[in-house]
Amino acid sequence: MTIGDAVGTTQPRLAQASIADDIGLLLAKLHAVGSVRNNRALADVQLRERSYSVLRLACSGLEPTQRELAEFLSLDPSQIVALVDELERRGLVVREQGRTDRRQKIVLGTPEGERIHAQALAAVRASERDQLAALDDEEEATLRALLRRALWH
Amino acid sequence: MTIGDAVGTTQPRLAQASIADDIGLLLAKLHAVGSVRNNRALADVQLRERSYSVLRLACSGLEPTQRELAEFLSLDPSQIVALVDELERRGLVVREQGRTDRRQKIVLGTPEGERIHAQALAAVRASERDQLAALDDEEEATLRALLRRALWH
DNA sequence: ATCAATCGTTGACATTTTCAATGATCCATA
DNA sequence: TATGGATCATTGAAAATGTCAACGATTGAT
Repeated sequence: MTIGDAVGTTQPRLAQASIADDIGLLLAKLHAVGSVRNNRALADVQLRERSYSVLRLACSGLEPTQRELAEFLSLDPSQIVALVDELERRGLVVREQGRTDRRQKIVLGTPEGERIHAQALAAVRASERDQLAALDDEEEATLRALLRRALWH
Repeated sequence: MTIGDAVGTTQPRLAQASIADDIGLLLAKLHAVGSVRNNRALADVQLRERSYSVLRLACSGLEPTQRELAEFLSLDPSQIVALVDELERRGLVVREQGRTDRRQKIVLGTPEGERIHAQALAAVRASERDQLAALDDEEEATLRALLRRALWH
C-alpha cells in the first residue's frame, strides 16, 4: 500500500471517533498526505520537501543563516548542514560568511538555484491546490491565517 | 537546541518570506512543534504520539482492525504491528479475531488500557490547548473543521 | 476446486530525528 | 585587554520512522 493514494476520499469509518478532532492527529495526517504529494511533485526537479524549503528560503532574498533555517523549519541544525551540503554540491546554493558574525553562514541561491526554484515552486503550488481542492479560496485563506497565527502568536 | 521550545514566540525574521504561506510548511511546522509537545505530555504515561493514537482508537468502541488503523493513521500496516505488539505487551490492548473475516484482527482496549487512555487523553488535551493558545474557541473550532474537510472531502 | 486478492506479519533497508561533543568565533566584564 | 561563557556550524552515533518485498492464512469470485 502507499500512503498518499487515498486523499479526499470519502470519510473512513474511524473518522467518527472523537480522535478525529485531535488537532495533532489532523495535522499529522494532512501533513503526511501532503508530504507524499509534494515529494511526488518535486521529483521532477530532484528535490524533496525539505531541500525545497531550504532552497526556497535561500532564494527569498532574506539571506538566512543556517541557524535561522533550522529554527524556521523546525529542524536540528545538523540536518540543515546535510541539506545545504547536498544543494551546494548540486550548485543550487552557496554558503557565504555571515555579514557581521563570522561564525554564521548565510545560504544563498545561485542563478541555477533560482531556475530550479521557480520550477519547484510551480510544482508545489499545483500540489497544494490539489490537496486543498475541498476548500474554496476563502476557506483556504482562513486556514492559512489560522495556522500562521497558531504558530507565530 | 530543542525544537519544541519556541512556540508562539514572536514572529521570526524568516516568517516574512512567502514560503510562510505554503500550507505544506505551515502544517509541517505546527505538527513538528505539536508532536514534541504531545510526546512530552505523554511521557508520564509512557506513551508516544503514535501509541497514544492507537490506544485511543482501540478504546473508542469502534473495534478497529489493524488495517483500518494503518489507513486512518497514515502508517504502513507493518508499523501498526509493532505499535500493537508494544501495547499488548503492556496489557493495554488485546487482539481479537475479526468478527466476519478471520484474517483481520481487531484491536481492543483492556480495562487497564482504558485507565491509561483516560490519563493520556487529558494530557494531550492540555497540550493542545497550550499549543493553540493564540486562537480563541471559535477559531479553534474553525481550524478543526477546515482540517477535517480538507482531509475527508 | 481453483485462483487472485486481502490481512497481518516478518525482515531488510533507507531516511529522519535526536543528542552530545568539538573548534571557531563572539561578547561581556573584570 | 585578556578571560570565560555563550553561540555558530559541523561531526558522528544512536534511536525512531518510513518504505518495500515477501510469506502463510484466509477470503471471495469464477
